[in-house]
Amino acid sequence: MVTIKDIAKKANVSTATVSYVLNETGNISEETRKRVLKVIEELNYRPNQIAKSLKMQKTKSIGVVVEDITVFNSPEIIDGINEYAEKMGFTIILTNMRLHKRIGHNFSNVEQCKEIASKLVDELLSKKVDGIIYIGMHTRDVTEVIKKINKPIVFTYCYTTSDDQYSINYDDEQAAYDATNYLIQKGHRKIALISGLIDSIPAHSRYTGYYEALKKHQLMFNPAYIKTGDWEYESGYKMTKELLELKDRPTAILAMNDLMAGGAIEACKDLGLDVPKDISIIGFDNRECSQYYFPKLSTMSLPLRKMGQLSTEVIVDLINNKSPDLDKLKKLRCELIERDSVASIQTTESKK
Amino acid sequence: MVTIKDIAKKANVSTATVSYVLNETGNISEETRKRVLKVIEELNYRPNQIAKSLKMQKTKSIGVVVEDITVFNSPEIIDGINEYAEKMGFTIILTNMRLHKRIGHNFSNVEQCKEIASKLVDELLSKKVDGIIYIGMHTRDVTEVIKKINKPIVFTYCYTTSDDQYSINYDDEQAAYDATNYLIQKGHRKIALISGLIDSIPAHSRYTGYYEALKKHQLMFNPAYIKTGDWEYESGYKMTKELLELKDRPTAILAMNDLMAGGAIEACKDLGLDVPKDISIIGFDNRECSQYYFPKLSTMSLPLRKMGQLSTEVIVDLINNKSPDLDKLKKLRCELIERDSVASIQTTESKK
DNA sequence: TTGTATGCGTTATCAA
DNA sequence: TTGATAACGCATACAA
Repeated sequence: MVTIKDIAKKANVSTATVSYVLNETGNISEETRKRVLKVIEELNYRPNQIAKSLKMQKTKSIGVVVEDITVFNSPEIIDGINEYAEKMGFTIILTNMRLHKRIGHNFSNVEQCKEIASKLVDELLSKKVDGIIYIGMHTRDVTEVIKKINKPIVFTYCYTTSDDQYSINYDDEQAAYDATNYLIQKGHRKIALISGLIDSIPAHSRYTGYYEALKKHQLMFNPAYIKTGDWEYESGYKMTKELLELKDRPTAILAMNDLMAGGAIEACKDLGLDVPKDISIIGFDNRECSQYYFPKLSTMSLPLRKMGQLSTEVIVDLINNKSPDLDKLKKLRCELIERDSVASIQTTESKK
Repeated sequence: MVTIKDIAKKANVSTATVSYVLNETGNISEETRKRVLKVIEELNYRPNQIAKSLKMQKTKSIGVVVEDITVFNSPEIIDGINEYAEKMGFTIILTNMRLHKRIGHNFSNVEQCKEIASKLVDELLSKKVDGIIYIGMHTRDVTEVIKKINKPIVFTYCYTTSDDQYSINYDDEQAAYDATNYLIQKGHRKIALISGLIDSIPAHSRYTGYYEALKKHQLMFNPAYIKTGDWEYESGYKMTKELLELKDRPTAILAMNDLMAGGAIEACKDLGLDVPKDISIIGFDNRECSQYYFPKLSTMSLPLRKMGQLSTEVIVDLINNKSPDLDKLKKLRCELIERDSVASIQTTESKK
């Protein structure tokens, strides 16, 4: 390996001088600067970041612990992290808890999560990362999962209850409100909701958003229009079948995720209904599959990349000992993706 | 930070001794060992891997450069890498070229790819990773993209033409053969093929597999049954429409990816055909969306996780200076996922 | 403007 | 069985 010493010797200067020109610290005459640079070029020298890290007591690296990289939201968040980290000259050390394979959706097993997380975090700390970003696979409180460390840490797609810890998330309630509102603008008055499991935070927030939109427009809240699924395709199918058995059928369905929305579409088709002419359906998450449904699903898209970017901005701020702008910490807004599964109610009405 | 020195002082031993008990090298009396361990526990000491790396001249870290982490195949490969790397005590430094966002599918722009890759690889080398795994976003020859380095490197989901470099890939031809064969076993004799862009390696291999299966069973090769799409959903739709206009319609379609298969299903439905009763469709890739089509798509699943694992096994072998088993380097086999889009031809025949 | 020397936290050689 | 110490590659205080 060619080191600073080799450069020094060949350029007839001291290692200090080489270091000075490398980092542009110190006053070096243009002449020797040129000479050193030339040797560096000739020997194709690359600084050893390990040695530098040891000396400087910082690694310019960020540990990313992701609960499961194969879950749909993770790659896009990581992509956002990479984008900003690269810009700032930070490197990513990725550790993957592989929670989905290890414990499925059984988050109640906090102890096991904690054990896995703890081991990975310790490793990261041993590698002297400057900070850690923790990416949940599911929006929820992870306070119990990850112990306090004395390095900057930010959470995304999850949060903690400690008020000295930062987390970056999007606004589920607002998104559900927007989706419902969109349906209302399209003339719908009878809007059903297919919820995810009620013990989940997003399900709760999305429910609230739906409810608030109804209230805002003084629409009747019909409990018969609320169905609870389990986030899976099949449950969307089943719940929609039930919805369509009602004597007073809804004209639109808001499904709390794209999978259940897919099931809803299928159920409608099964019953000979045309989506969106006879019934409108809107989903949530903008998962890849949503654009391949027929009709293409209108849905709320999650600001995943942005979450990754912001998490990184915040962690870099923290690493540099400045407190992050407050507006970086605000819940991010979801974006409505208009595709083909929602129509104005007029279409239906005028046909009658 | 608590260091080995602090331990030494508090335990009344030298730093050497501490190091000995830490690494279980040297002969240390049980008594002092206990004492040192106790102090380590008390002070909650964690070795500084940076210092260790500098001293040992190895970091126990693997650089992973992925062309695009948001492309469907990447996360699963990375998951496989993580799995094996964790087992072996290696850490992953992830760098993401974000090629899709930067240059789209324009791989002809080799220069730009090369520039990005070169920069990232240099960074990894500066961080003194022990080896590098390169994950392509598309099976192709990347010899030109990534310059030679004097550290172990293995390629997956792509390859190079240098015979001193290793790559881990799956067998496209075999997979297409298996898929076609499956259709034949189901009694189909008129099997159409919707190909991806013909300039791509996988398209070529899959074509060969299809052709070989036909030949093996002495089935007639009908050029009218071959259509070329562009991997996208729409093209599958369009090509299937063309196929269905033929006077002698195929009874089964093999699409070279799940997206085009989705388009194929939609086209069939549009024309009032029932899948699979009237026509069978099989896809390729086992992308997430394939299980949400209606009917659920039968498809060939790519051994992505296995590719990640094997790449890591090979890189670790290389790092340890042993040449990897040859059977680790064999092309991996894809697995047939039987779902609901393929039926026996008898069904159709008997109904007539 | 440049050089000498020290130390970052380890491991391991050699001596005791 | 243990300890003193050099070295890994670099940055920098201080001296020249």
